[in-house]
Amino acid sequence: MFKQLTDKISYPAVEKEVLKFWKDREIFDKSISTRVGKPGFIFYEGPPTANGRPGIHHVMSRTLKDIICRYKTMCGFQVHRKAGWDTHGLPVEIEVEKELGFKHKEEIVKYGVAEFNKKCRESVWKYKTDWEEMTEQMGYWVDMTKPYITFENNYIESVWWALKRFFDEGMIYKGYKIQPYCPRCETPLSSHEVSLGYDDVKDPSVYVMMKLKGKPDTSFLVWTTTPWTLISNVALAVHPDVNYARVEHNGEQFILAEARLSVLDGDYKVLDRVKGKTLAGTEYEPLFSYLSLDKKAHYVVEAEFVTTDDGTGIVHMAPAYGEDDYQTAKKYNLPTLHPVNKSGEFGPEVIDFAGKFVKDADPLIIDNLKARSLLYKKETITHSYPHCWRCMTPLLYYARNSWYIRTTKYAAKMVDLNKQINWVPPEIGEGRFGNWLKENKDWALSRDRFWGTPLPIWVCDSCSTQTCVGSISELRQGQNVPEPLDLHKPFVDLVTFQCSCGGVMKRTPELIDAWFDSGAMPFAQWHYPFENKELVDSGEQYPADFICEGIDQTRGWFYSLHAIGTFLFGKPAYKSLLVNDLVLDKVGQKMSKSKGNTVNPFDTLGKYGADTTRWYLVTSSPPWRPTMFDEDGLIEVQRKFFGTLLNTYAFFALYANIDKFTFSEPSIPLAERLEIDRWIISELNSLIKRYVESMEAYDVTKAARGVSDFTINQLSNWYVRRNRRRFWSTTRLVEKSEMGKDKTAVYQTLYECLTTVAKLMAPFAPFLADEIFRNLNSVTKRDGYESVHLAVIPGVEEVAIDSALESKMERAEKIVMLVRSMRVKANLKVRQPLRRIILPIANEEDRQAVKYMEDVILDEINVKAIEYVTDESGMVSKKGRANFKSIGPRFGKSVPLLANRIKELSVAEIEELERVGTLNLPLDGKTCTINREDVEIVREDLPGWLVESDSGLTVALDTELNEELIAEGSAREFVNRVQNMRKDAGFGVTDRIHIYYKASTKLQEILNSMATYIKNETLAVELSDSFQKGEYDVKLDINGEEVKVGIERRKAV
RNA sequence: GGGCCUGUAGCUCAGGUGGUUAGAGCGCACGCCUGAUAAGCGUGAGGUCAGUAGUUCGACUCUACUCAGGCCCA
Repeated sequence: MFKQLTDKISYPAVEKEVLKFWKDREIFDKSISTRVGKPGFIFYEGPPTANGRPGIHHVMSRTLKDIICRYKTMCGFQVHRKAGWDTHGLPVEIEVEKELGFKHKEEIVKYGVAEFNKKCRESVWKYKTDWEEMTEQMGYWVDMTKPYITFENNYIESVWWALKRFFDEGMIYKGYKIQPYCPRCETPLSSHEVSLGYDDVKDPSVYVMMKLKGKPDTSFLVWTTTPWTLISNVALAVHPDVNYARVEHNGEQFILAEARLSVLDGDYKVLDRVKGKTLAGTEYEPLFSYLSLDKKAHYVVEAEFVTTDDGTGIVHMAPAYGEDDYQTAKKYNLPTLHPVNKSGEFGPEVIDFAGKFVKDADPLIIDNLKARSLLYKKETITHSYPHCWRCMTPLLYYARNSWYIRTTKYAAKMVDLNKQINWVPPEIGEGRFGNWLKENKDWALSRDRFWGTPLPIWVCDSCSTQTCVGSISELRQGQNVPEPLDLHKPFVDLVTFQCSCGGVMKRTPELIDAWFDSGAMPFAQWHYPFENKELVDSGEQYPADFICEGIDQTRGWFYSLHAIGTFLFGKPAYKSLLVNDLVLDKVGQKMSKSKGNTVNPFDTLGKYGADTTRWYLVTSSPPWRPTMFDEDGLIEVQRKFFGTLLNTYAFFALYANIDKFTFSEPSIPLAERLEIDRWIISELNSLIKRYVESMEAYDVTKAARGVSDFTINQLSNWYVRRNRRRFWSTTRLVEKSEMGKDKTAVYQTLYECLTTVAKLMAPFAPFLADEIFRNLNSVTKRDGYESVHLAVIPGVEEVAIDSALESKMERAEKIVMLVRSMRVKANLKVRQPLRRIILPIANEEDRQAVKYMEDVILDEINVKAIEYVTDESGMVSKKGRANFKSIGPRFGKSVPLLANRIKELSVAEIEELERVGTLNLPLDGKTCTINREDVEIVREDLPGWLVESDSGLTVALDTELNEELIAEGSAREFVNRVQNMRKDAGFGVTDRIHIYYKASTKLQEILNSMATYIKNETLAVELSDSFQKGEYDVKLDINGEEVKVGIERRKAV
């Protein structure tokens, strides 16, 4: 028996059962172990941080990963999926700081680094359970029993190995550079971290006056959005080739770029113009003099980066706080003034603002300038500004010492190798990632924090020699190695080495960027090269065939994998990359806790089930476009696709059980099945073909939409509906007969469609797919797999694809549609049979194509016959329509004229064209010859008939009724009512009945004449024209006549 | 300011290589069906394909610019 399933099932409940089945039978393990020896498909799991709650966007990317991995498994690949956890870095530290109520970094030192890190190590797992539950519940198959964990000694050791490779080749250096810096966390950030925290802020936009030395009535007009940097100003930069104007304005003189004169408020008079280069060297009076200078400063320098897009074309230089400034200062040997401490506060030497956080000092500085009449004007601008991605403090750009990886040295290779990567979609790889690689900057590697992979570099305190430790065994050669070994701070810091110079080597205190940790996972997850060396070296686990994460990882994980992989292995770390964009709320707004529009994945999974959620996320828009998350969409998915599929399955199961169909007989050859069977099998194979194409291109959306379309439209709405009768027929007419061949064929056909759909949907909706597959397969045992996830995606049977048949069916459906449209207009319901439709089809081939589908058409629209009229009948009026594709290239500019002429062709002219094949038309003084293919001949008028046409197809409907047709209509009406009664009375579908009725003489005559038909349709053993109440009775209205009907069950004969 | 993406019916989305009647689902209106049924189906009304200019015989499709939105970066 096939298990009955309907769309009234609770999806989450079914999923729970399936989950239990997977667990009990270890299906996930088997999906890997049954592929031993098969080619591998390498997948890398990007490690999430378990100290944040999982959100709906995680369901999104995990769904995509799962879809591809399951799909590849079902293509026969062995797909290992090792889970991972990203456990280091600021997110963890901040969480612990919050817990401990710390505001400053010193508090951590006071508290004790060992104790702090211990807390970090625990805090890492704060939401581990949530993650595991979410992962399991959503059906994401990933091996969480043996995950890689970035804080484990083995993992760190592999990272150290990698760092040493960089170090040994001179790729790691300590430099003094401008870096984005978080004054709260007191640590520099890498550029990819900076990219995570852009936010719109209001900043002052001030124009200040810098008076020329010795000319107090003349000022350079300078613009800045960071007044606090003015304290450290040492120079002004102008573009050498830009024109600068000296103007008279408000009784004073100003110098600024000519192109920026619009910033002046009110009238001004240009006194003269000079090129920027002639201004170079001009000295000016500093705005502030808190800081002492060790080099010459406060004069105009030339710089190419100056633009006249905004500001005044004169840029103020504070070398400690900007990359351009810093480079310029180097070139001109300018002093660097850096009076700001680690917390972003001014030092005591800046007397008036000492102890102030620089951003808070901005208004005070502005007031100060204003009081001294050095402020020209002050505005406020809104612009996006980087913030610390974890604590949201605005970042400052600081000059400071830190460690770098010299990625610029092999950036060209990264750009090159990037071209080998299949980015989905490609534009992110070329544009966003490609452009970023081209402008690659050295990777700011070090962090001045506590919880992370320590930078394994030891420096001699007397001769400054550096050495890099690349393994635990190397570390053990040092002194004071702590036991048990913990490679974290503060323990590693105790280890020292003897320098050859006799000095003591101590570890440099910094940690490394946690992105390096995750970027090292391709090999660190295997503790390479200390273990599993061959796994990576042989290519068995490197590079990845596929990775998939959110677009925010472009400069995060995607980059760190690529940068590390390119250097260490000279190959890209991944071959294909599927990017997913954000999940927004239903009105398209970004989800955020503050807006309260976040979606809790557990709510969604619990309410609608994982399959619905997954299917919805994947089909509503392509992953690489933002997805608007709307609950209504989930309901629709459930109702439309899953509901229809389950109904189709339920329909199959109901009748298959009645008929004891178990697919035990041999499969009937396609050639021996009806054309409608061949048609659906053809469509099915076309579906598989498109599906595989889409999946191979990682276009999961197209693949899933295709499965849904097929199921709803082709399979349920057409094939099942058109063939329902074949499922009932023998059941009711031939009691104990064997199933006829035709009936077997229809079961087999539907069965094939259902199992195939189950397989195709399995990667997307793994629960329901398995439920349906196993329900089907447990009876038939046709597939030797205990779960759909161990099965294989069926290959395309090219021979089964008959595109001519597909288009014939399409045409038939179109004709049906036209007739339905006319029936509505003429107010003739489908139950009323009609005599005929008329098709004006001149072409014999086209006519044959329709004839082939005649049965389907006639039955569907309840019409007795199709008549074909030819042109000779005189009923058809023909018109010409230009075929632009054909006349376009040949007639060029004359096309519109010619097209008009073709529209006006007379019937005689068209017939000549058809007969001769060409036609000469005088046009614009010349004669042009047109061919048969230049004109599309349409027959869309049948004068005197009810006609409807669409895309060249025309149908006329004969709406005239006669006695016979009316009688049949009434009989059908009667049957319909009796069927309703059976249902209302609660009779079973196979119960035999006795019908008693009382009607007018006229209707009685009709019913008598149609008795056989009525009895067949209603499973009536008898039809008596004398009324009895029976088990159930009712008064009916049949086409305006009153009838009393009673029905009663009879034992089956 | 730069890069990339998006703009098609009230809403969500489809629309190889340019060809003249731009599609679907939802919603809406009307109707049908009732042996898949607290389901299902049909018909219909909705679009100057963001705007402007250009290339072309012909542009939703190509080019440029503008506007709006998103993401990323300065």
